[in-house]
Amino acid sequence: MKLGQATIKDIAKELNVSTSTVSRALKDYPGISDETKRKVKELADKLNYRPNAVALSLRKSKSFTIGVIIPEVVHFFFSTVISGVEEVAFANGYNVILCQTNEKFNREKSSVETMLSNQIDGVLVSFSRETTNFDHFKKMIELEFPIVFFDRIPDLENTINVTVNDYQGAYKAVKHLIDQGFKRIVHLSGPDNLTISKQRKEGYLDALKDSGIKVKPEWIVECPYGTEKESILITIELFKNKENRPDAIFAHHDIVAAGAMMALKALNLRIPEDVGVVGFSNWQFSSMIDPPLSTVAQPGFQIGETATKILLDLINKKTNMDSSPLNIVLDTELLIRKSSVKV
Amino acid sequence: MKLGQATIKDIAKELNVSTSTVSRALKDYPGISDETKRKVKELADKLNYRPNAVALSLRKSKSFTIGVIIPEVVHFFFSTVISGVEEVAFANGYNVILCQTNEKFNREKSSVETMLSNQIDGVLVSFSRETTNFDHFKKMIELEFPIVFFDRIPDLENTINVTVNDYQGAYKAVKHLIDQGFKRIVHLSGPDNLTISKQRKEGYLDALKDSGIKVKPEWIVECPYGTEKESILITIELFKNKENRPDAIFAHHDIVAAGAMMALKALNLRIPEDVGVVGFSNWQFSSMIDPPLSTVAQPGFQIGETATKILLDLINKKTNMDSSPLNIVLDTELLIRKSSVKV
DNA sequence: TTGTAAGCGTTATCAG
DNA sequence: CTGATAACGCTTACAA
Repeated sequence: MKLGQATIKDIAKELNVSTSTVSRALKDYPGISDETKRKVKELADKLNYRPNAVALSLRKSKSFTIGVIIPEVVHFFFSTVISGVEEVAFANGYNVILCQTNEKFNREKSSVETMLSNQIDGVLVSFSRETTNFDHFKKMIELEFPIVFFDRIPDLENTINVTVNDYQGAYKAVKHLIDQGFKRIVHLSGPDNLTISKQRKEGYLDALKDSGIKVKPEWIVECPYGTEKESILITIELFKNKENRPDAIFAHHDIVAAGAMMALKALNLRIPEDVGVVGFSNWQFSSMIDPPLSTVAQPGFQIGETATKILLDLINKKTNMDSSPLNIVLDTELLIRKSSVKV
Repeated sequence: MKLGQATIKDIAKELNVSTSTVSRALKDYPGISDETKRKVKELADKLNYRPNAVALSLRKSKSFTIGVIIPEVVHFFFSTVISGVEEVAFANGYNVILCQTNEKFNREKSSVETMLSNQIDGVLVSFSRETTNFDHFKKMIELEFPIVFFDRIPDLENTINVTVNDYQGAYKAVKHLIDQGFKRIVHLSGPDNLTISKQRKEGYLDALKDSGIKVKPEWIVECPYGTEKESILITIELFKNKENRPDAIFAHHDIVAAGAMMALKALNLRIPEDVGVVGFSNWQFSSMIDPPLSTVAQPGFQIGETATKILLDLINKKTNMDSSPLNIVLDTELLIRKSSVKV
């Protein structure tokens, strides 16, 4: 209206036919004379007719829109995921509506409400760091609302999850450090309530155990915020004592690793000669820092693609939610760069 | 329905009142008995009633949704902008629908169509690298559809734009290099059809001119793709000849700068002793590389915020499109780090 | 204080 | 081959 947007009614009036005829003509329904079809389509073209998606949604109880709830867009990993989501959604004629929670529980809850209100067809979720109560998601699941979790997955029954093999990634990373001759490997870990953090820690622990290395409790330090600054402070603290210093760091993601590297440089420790470093996630910058950072690459784009494909299948009933509590686990890849290779 | 979602009708039937009464009760309209209000609200609560946003959109011809069209989510700058957009939109009860064009013109055109079909209330656009024809946007503007361009702005009449002062940023950066004693400053420039690229180039040229430095044509090299690899190759080529080598690089963004730094290191040139480097955009990694990269910071988040505020004003008729062809230009900030400071 | 009915744009159903 | 009508969920004159 505001747009002078032509509707099916306008076309009908102009051509002296009924709206149903127009509707059918536009969709090439059988049983409409070619003549009428032609006229309708011509006029539609001329008037720049565009079907009103909102009316369609209402009519069909289907919006061709999926929602994505993530902690933060600016995290490289998440933006990669979104990119994958967008691709698949777009290819299938779906729109993507975005809500970032900024790692806030309340924001997450209200995002869920918004999404439901907006009649979206399904939702992809990676929940916030603060989230320990999953009732808002449970409600959706009970309503059989299509939902797929990725990366950060909840401790709930009957969910469909797409993750990477964090355990395996961490294991490979630490094993690699051990193979390089590092022995006192510390772990800068993530927030404890996230499965991914736990998995990475497990991988770290098992790799050490399998190599007969006994872990000291002080080797595991949580970096809940995952910022560069936090990591610098923690690293400096870790290396304060000159005796029995750690000789390698496995960080739960690259920003933390980069922070650690900055701290090490400030302490005049050489990487990797004195201290080896491996990160997680293969952030954009990781190959560009000095020395280039070894890291565990997560296929973010692929996570987005996969999760979206599954969600669309769910929406279109090709998959059934309860019939198949699904757990897709994608492989990680250890990218060995200079920061962890003894010469 | 599928969700067992309760509607106003359900409530009405259950309480033996009309739907209008329910509607009014829920919105605290005057002239509804407290008793009824209470009952309605109670039941609504119990049934987990949630207004159907789609029906509302249809009724009011307003969707409380804005669209964002950008080249790529994974670019740090754009994800920062989105973050700002999301904040303001969320705070005002608006949803954000996202389309990335992947720098493809066709994709951009179809995104515009989708958005219009979906009755979004307004749109924020940063167009693709490929876009030289602006008819699809022109159409929107002629229809008085609320649209705000940011960062990459078109050559059209009567548009509202939010940009950063690219010219000024570039000028400051190059002036700084000159002040540090660099004299043969090359510019790795962006794609020529983008205003931002032109502006940055102008800033570069003027800074040199104002300092009485004559620019050699071979000092300006276009890096249209802006990838690290492209930049490495170009830099190596630029420094091939040992005589009269450049002594500083001003790159049109940080990835390009980082690529150049990698090339310089490979050539055993020291940064900043032999070659000074300044980038653009202040990517996340820029402070973490070695040496930390001087760069021109663009307030991405603020761009997103500002553009969205203006868009919402437009939508709500607080601002008028043609009455005020607006050009908001935000300031950049030169962040001086080690890569450009002679000791 | 409450109800009736029309309408937002579209399509499915039934009837001609 | 085409038309009338109802319905999706909600709001809002207008009536009562």
